[in-house]
Amino acid sequence: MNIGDVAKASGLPAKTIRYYEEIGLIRPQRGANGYRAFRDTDLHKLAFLGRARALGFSIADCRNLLQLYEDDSRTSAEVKEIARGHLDEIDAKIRDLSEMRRTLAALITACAGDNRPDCPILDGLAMEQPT
Amino acid sequence: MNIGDVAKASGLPAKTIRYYEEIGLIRPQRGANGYRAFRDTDLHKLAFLGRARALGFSIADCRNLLQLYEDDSRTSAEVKEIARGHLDEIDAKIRDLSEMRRTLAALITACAGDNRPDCPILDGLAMEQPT
DNA sequence: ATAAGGGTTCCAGTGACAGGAAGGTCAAGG
DNA sequence: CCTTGACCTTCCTGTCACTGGAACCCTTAT
Repeated sequence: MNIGDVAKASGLPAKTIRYYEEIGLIRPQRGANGYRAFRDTDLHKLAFLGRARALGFSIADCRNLLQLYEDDSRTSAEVKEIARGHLDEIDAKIRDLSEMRRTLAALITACAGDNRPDCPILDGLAMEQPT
Repeated sequence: MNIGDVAKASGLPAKTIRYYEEIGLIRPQRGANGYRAFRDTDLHKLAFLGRARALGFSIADCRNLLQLYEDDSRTSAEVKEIARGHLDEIDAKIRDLSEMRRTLAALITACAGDNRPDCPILDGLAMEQPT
């Protein structure tokens, strides 16, 4: 399979697949013409990577997960630890964003949004709230 | 005020303040020794920027907000539009993260996390779920 | 022979800084 | 007067995970 086929099959852009090779996540063979020659295992790995990335795992996490995936002597505890660490990060991000959302929504609600210059949003950013 | 004082007062790292000058968000004067000489207005702007960034506004948004902040002929509608656009982005991020969280949490729950190699997390990433 | 549609490499840019090197400046203490 | 240490300066590189584009090669069909 050429890179275009693998891109279609995996849903990843060809650019991304080349990048994954560059950083050593996959090692496709090469044909006589210099083209990458992907085997099924490469395709599986790319699909795996695509799903892991879609769940927000970092490339470093993906590398570890892929290694565990290929290691028959892994323990599920190792995998679960990575996943839980990532879940914690996701939760932290959701918390941060929710707090931002709360503050921002309050400012937006307070703002008339008309053609006058008075704006509680700018006041809030400038900390010029009237007592 | 020197950059260190302003950094303490605004809560922004000196590196960030230099960066904000570099991209034209602030224009502090310079003393005879080459040091940046910050006035109160610079400090206010930096505090404004710090709060806008803490709400997740992009630098581009911050630039626009700062411009509106200094423009007496602004309308609150302009400000509100920027803020609502950003709120939409935050909501989209929260939705994405929540969906990731949902999927990931399900996988984690299904994983024993013991010393055996069987792992629903890896299976899920590899799409090898038993029917 | 040529044109379209693959593929290849390499370089630059993204956003918003952070780290660090090399060197100038300032105030206090010996 | 000199040194020490804490500042300040600029400049360069690195981050993360790609994306865009240039310049060029290969394959297949007409």
